[in-house]
Amino acid sequence: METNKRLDLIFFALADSRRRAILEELSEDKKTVSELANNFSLTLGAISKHLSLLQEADLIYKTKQGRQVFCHMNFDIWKEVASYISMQAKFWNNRLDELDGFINKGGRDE
Amino acid sequence: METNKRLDLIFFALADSRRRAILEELSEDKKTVSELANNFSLTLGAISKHLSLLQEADLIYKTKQGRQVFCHMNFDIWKEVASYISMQAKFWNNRLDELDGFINKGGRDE
DNA sequence: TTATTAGTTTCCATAGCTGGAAAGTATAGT
DNA sequence: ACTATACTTTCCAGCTATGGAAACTAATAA
Repeated sequence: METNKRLDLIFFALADSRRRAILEELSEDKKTVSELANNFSLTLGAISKHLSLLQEADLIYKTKQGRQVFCHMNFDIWKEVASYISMQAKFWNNRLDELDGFINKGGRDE
Repeated sequence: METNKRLDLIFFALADSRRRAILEELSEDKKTVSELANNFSLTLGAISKHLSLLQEADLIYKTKQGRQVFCHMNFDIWKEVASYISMQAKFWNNRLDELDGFINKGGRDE
């Protein structure tokens, strides 16, 4: 898929705090659709749509075990987000070092 | 403003390729609203709304010179985006190094 | 086979985004 | 004072996002 379209999907998926919260749960461990529905007080239908959207954006992937569907974080996709940010960064003058340092110490502000 | 709400605004603003294109223009130099309207073949009204949205997200700021309004990239906001990404990254095992390397060489894939 | 469980998809109502047109505001020019 | 320029805001129409309810599919259990 075209990069611009992929970035549209990725950023749109990230533009919702509930979906970001889902990702944070998944970054710790895989979860079934039902588990996520319970944790976020949404119907199965509603959570299923959020998950499809996250999958469209390649931020997660699913595996099936019997009736259950496990959702997993797709860690590789963050490379694409990082790439976009560094592309923006290349226009900066001396701010790239600042950003690198910031990322390398884990995003903590001083 | 609350961090979650700010991230909503930032990612939503980034979820549109036209707005990302505006940001790329502004990362090179400040531009007036009219210049941007011409470059993107939008009416002044339409572009003005995109710019307000970008300003709400703190991705740009405006300065006035007479009748003209100059739009400037707000480079500092990318720290917040980088922070979110590194927060996600802290859950990864050995993928952080990979991401760091990727960012440090400018987002090029090999 | 029949019933239950786990998800997905469809339908519908509500709400929000987007863009053009047009009206409104503020600054500059004559 | 009057006109033109540079935007912003409002109004309206069309499209999309979201969520619940209900219908539908697939896999397990009895």
